[in-house]
Amino acid sequence: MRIATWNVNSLKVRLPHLLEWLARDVPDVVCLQETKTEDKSFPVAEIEAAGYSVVYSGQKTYNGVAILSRRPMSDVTAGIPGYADEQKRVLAATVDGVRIVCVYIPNGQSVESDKYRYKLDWLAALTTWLRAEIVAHPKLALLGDYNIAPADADVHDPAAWAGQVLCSDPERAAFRGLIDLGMSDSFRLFPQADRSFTWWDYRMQGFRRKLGLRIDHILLSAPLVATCTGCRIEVALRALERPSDHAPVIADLA
DNA sequence: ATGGCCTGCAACGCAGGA
Repeated sequence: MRIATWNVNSLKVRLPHLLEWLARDVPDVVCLQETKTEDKSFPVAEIEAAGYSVVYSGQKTYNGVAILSRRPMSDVTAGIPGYADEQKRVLAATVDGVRIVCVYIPNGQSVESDKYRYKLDWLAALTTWLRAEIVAHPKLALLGDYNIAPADADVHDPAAWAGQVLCSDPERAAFRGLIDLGMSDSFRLFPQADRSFTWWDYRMQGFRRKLGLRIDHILLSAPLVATCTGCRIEVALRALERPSDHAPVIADLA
């Protein structure tokens, strides 16, 4: 089973890239973030024509998540149970006995911002929920845009980013809190090139200059780690004309 | 040179992203 995550930064704009990539890489499950699409406008027909079932939870202008699957999905849930949030950031579904959890973790804006406090509160609620979810579904994969660079190796300029949003100690502690539920960062299960990133700033020719961060992740519970044969970043999609600022992350499970 | 770009919405600039 090939599972993937991609922040598309507007599904409407990125739909041609998405369809081309689905045809080429044929992932079995794809989690999308920042669809920025209301449910009534979701491009269901185009995605089904590509051979995928799809579920989605969106809103106007901001946020929005979706899960595409070549196999049937069951037990679809949106949001974090018991955590009131107007922002559409979480969607979960079960595919062939694997619990797929798609997340768009808040950005936080800056460590002084109210949005940063929201991010940390949100992460605490997510962790509490997943602690129970992983008991109910031992084969669990947490895929998405985490908006956290877990270590300095995931940052193009660690000194410049030290203590800044996406790299601050409380955010990294929250990431470790997810790991401590019994999950592993699939990307780090395998040897990887230095300066492996999943996001590059649109400004300053960030992609060409490799000014990036690794903030999109696939965490796997232990039973899935045992079956994971690889994890890579599909950098080619960031090099296209009019790209998303994020590249997909793809993990293969036996 | 501490900002540069992209998106959606709306409206002739803004918020938000990271």
